Amino acid sequence: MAFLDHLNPQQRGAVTAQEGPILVLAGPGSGKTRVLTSRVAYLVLDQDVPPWRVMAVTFTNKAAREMRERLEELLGPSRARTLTLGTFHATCARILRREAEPAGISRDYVIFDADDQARLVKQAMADLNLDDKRYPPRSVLAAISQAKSELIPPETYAPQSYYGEIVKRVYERYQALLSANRGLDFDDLLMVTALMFRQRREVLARYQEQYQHILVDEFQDTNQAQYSLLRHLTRDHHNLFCVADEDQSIYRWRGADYRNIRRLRSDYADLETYILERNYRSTQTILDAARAVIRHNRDRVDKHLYTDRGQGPEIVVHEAYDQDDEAQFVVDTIAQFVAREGRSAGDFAIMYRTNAQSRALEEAFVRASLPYKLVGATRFYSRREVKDLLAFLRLVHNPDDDVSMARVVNVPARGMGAKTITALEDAAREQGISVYRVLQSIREPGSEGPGLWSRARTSCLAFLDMVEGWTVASRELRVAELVSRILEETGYEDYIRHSNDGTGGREDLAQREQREERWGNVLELRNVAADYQHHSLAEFLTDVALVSDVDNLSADVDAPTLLTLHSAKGLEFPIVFITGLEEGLLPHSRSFDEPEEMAEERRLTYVGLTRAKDRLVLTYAFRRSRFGSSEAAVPSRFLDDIPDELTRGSWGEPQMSGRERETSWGSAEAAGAPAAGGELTTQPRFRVGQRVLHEVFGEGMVLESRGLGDNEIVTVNFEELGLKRLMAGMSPMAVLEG
DNA sequence: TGATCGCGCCTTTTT
DNA sequence: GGCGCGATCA
Repeated sequence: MAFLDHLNPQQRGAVTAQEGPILVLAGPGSGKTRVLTSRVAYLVLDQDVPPWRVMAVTFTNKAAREMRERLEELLGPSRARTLTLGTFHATCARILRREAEPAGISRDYVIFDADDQARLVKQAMADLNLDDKRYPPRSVLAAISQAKSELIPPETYAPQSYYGEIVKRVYERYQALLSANRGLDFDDLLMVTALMFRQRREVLARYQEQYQHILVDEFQDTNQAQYSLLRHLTRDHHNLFCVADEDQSIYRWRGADYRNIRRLRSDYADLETYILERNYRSTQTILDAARAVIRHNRDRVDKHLYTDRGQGPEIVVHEAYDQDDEAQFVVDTIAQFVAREGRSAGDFAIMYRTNAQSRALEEAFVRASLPYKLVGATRFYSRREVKDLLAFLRLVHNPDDDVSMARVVNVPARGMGAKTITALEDAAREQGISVYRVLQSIREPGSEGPGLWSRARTSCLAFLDMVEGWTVASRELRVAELVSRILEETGYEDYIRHSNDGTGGREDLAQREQREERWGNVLELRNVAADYQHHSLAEFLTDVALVSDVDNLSADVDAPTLLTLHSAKGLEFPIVFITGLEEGLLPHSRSFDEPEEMAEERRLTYVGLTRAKDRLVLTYAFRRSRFGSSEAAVPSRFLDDIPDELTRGSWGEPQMSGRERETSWGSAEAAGAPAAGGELTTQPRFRVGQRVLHEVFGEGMVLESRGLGDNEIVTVNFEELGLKRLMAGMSPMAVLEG
């Protein structure tokens, strides 16, 4: 068992533990994933457990993929392939595809994402004549989602208040709509599976029999439905292996319940617990800072994380003037690390609390003409053009999907206006059938349809013919070919790239770029589809609905990664920036009056801090604009928790605070003080008044230059694009004259 | 019918 | 500062 040699005694103890329920409480960077992977290998190689009898549940698809790759090395590809390995959602989706009948759902179900859910809740509320001003659909949906994650179907939902009554009514209607659309939302995947196990013993028995060992990563973030699934499946053999860190529980808002750890202790009397405190990732400084932040939380086991990586450099804490200055600081600092320490650009991660914060950072990277990787924010699968295309595919797969129908019936515009669509939907509701079936009924001779103008009727029939054509074709074509055909027949390319033709006005550059980007997304989706040569449309749609943005994080591109603290979970980077450490942002203002939510903000910060291997840079702004207007910010309370001896101010000495800078704004910059002491003695490359040519931005004039060498920052007024600040050393820009 | 403009709301976090 | 929704016009 060569792989055991690479484990420390604590890890090995957990990996080779006897059968029965096992809980591994492990701190960050303690090799959790490795322990989990090794356990699987141990079961298969040493205990002769057939791999198809093992189910391993990870938190993201990315984690699953990496684990499978590692296991392919350890077990060989053919054996690794037979493992059941994936997220809870993906695993349930697969089970439900097989067990549609006992689960009481359609085999052709489609997964409804957050966007579809929102539409459906709105529709349910409209059907019930409920005022969406008084009852925000978002919060009603949150209540429904909460109920589902607690395995409470609408029938048994017991309202505790008037608002609860409303929720119950919407929940019932919403669920009826889902079912009519043959749709399952994310929560349904878990709830329906768990309820099926509860009600259909013979089905459960088959799965209990098949899965003799179940392993779960990030157990602290499981919800009740997921716990119930585990409980059902391991009821007889108790071979449950959970890896958890209660300090990293950051999904309470979506129903995760870290008390599941305690539940485990009471439900499995024979539970054995292993604790991993040795950290392989971070320097002692980083661990000390992280502990200083997390120790304020009550009700936790205080782990003493230790490392032999040494003390490491101090944590840099930097106050910026505003979010743009903060972003510029981040970019400049990365450039310095790259220049001075020979770091590669992919070593950096920049984290923030809310997706909205990525904008200023992206702009700073673009200004400096530096590449970056972005997780989330403009999530690929929620782009309009991508959703449109998926809606066409969903319609082919499941014509009764009225949500997709409504989305694309008139995209690109084909003469079916709001009036026609409403008429179709009304007819569908009256007859209790889907819009697609109404369209079919129109075609029958003698049927004039629901009072449609003949022109609209022609459009409807043309659309129906088109979709039916695809449906027939889909039996022969691969998914990517089907996509091509859909694009062709709908004229989608023209719609995305040139639909503005008639207006004649000159498009600005940004609009052009956006169009091309949109078209690029369409092509990208077709590329993804091309990987599904040997898979069905159903599998494609399921996978696509369940991928997260982190899953697609590419290791090939050598560029800094921008991501939320939530999506940073499970990842590590040599150098981590956490930005926006301000009261109201981190901790977020929504957590101020709820101690448990404040504790979660603290854990979130802890997760961020412990992603760093070598260095941490923490930044906050003196002013930050929220909703457009700029307001003074207060440094985060979490910064106060980090002992001073672990930190230092930023590069330049003396450090100028935002307050000082506000009074001297402009004058200090014009002096062009080098950002750091002991700089190389180069001349500035650019002088005020020079005309320059930039490869991307075109011609312009230098308005300002400060800093030297790699730190030289120039402000250029470009003829086409206006003012830009650039890192001179890293910009493809040449002097024309002056 | 469809495109355009303006208003109001908003922001946690994601499988 | 942006996005969706509703009112308004070609």
